[in-house]
Formats: sequence, C-alpha cells, structure tokens
Amino acid sequence: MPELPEVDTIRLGLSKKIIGLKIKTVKLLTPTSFLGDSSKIVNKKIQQVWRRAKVLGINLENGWTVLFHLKMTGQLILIGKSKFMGGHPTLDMDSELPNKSTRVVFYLSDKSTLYFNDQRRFGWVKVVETELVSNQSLIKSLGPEPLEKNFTWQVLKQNLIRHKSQPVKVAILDQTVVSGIGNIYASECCFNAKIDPRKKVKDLTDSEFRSLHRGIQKALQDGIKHGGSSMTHFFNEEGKRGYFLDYAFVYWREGEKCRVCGQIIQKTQLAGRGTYFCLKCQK
DNA sequence: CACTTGACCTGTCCGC
DNA sequence: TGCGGACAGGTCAAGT
Repeated sequence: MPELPEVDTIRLGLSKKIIGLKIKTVKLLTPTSFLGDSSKIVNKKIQQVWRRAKVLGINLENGWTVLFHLKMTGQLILIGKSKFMGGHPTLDMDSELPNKSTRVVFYLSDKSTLYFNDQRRFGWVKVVETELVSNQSLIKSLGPEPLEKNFTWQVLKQNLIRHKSQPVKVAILDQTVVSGIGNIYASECCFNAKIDPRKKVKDLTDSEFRSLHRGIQKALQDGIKHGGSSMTHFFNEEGKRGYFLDYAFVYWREGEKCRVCGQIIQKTQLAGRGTYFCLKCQK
C-alpha cells in the first residue's frame, strides 16, 4: 500500500518527533522481518529521517542506517507517553500495541516506542552502513524522484519508451522508470493526464508525455496533501488515517460517477492489477 | 530481451 | 456456519 505519499507522510511525522532521541532497545518479535545486526543501532542517536521512493531511512550518529520497506501492509506507529495522542484511536489502532502484526519494536530514549507492524510480512527492516545505502540493489536501480527538479517530461519519455509495447499504467509502476508510484496513484496519474491506462507507451505523443508528467506530479502532491490513502492498513505515525481516497478521481470507484463528466468509472485488470479509469475523460 | 505469471504471507469478503 | 476462491497498497524470480 504505502506508496510515495504514504511513506512521505510517515517521514514528515517521524522527523518532527524522533530526531535527537536514542534507540535504547530493539525487540524482534518476528526475526525474519529484520535483516542485519541490531546491535549496531542500540544506544545510538537518531540524526535524520529520509525517504527515497517507497523506502524510509533513519540515519544514526554512528554511520549506520535503519531502512524500512512497508510493502503492502507495513506500518510505523510511534506511541508516546500520552498514548494515542489523547485523541480517538483510529479503527485498527484501538488495539493495544504490540498486536499480532507487530514484527519489530524500538524503544526510544524519551520512553516513546516505535512499532513496525506488518500483517503480510512482505515488508522488512534492514540495518546497513549509511555510506552503503545507495549500493542496496533496490535503491541503486531506482528511477528519478517524481517531485524533484531532475524529473522532466523528457526524462519520463526517455525512461518510458524502453517499455514501448506496455500499457502506460503498467510502465509507470516500474520503479526504474520513475520511483514511488504504486497501484493507487498509477490509476490517478493516468486520469489526471486524460490518458487511457491501457494505451501503449509507443502510441503516446509528446503532448501526452507532458501531461502524464504533470499528472504524476499532481497525483502524488494531492496524496501528500491529504496525508496519504487509507484503505485498510495505512495509518500515519500517530495511528491516524489519510484522506486521499475521499478525493481520488478513479481508484476504488468502480460503478461510481466520474467527478468530472459523470460517466461511470470502469475497472479492468492490467498486468494482474486492478485499474480504474473513465472512458469519456481518458483517451 | 520484453512481458506475464507466480510466489511471498495474512486476512477479508463473496458465492455456493 | 463452513469452505473455496478471488482479491488487497509491492517486489522479485522464473517462465514463455
């Protein structure tokens, strides 16, 4: 689930609350979710929280980094002394932590606790040397960050045409083309660009590459603005949901009316994954 | 080489 | 109420 906007929501929240704290203890409830040597990060101060594509990183003062990939159902929830921030616990979050999806627990120096939960266990926590982070196979092969200046429509075009006979929506899910887009935002990007997600890359005009570029940036910015998309599992670091799906144009809206033209939103499968679009708005 | 499918896991929902 | 199958935000390996 967590795509760029969801991971960025967590990054922003965590960076306000844990920088300067030390990791006091690490508890591995599901050891297979944790890769590397946990002793490297104990009693070390947190210097920085960052995101690259869908990967979250926590840099420590001693030159080691903790990497997280949330895959489909991963969560990072920080519980301070005022449990649940005094507000109403949100849905899944009203159970006590740790719960049965909790894989790794970090106890921090101000008595707060960071829980890594992951129902399906696809996600992972990994301890690596900071200077070797960019050598990680997953990170090494990533395409450009879609919200940074070096991501131009020409770069998008150049990277996309390697997949000339693939549907556009499938091609933008390739993390080496552009990083951070997942299945929710891929449909939204195509809607914003007014492009049929089934259209082949080789059939796109330059004008369509430009609008796809803008559509990608808008979808991700809107996702961040609304605190991410919560279907079932996404909660931010405070255990609160995100609201992007209340504003999404097509994702999870099969049979509902297009917010722009009123046509009924369609669903199809592309490369085995649910794909939503408006037949009238997207050509 | 390009592209699709299956595997990794757990849980939920729907039809019979 | 139970059971089988499809499906769910991601990525990688194996197959065609």
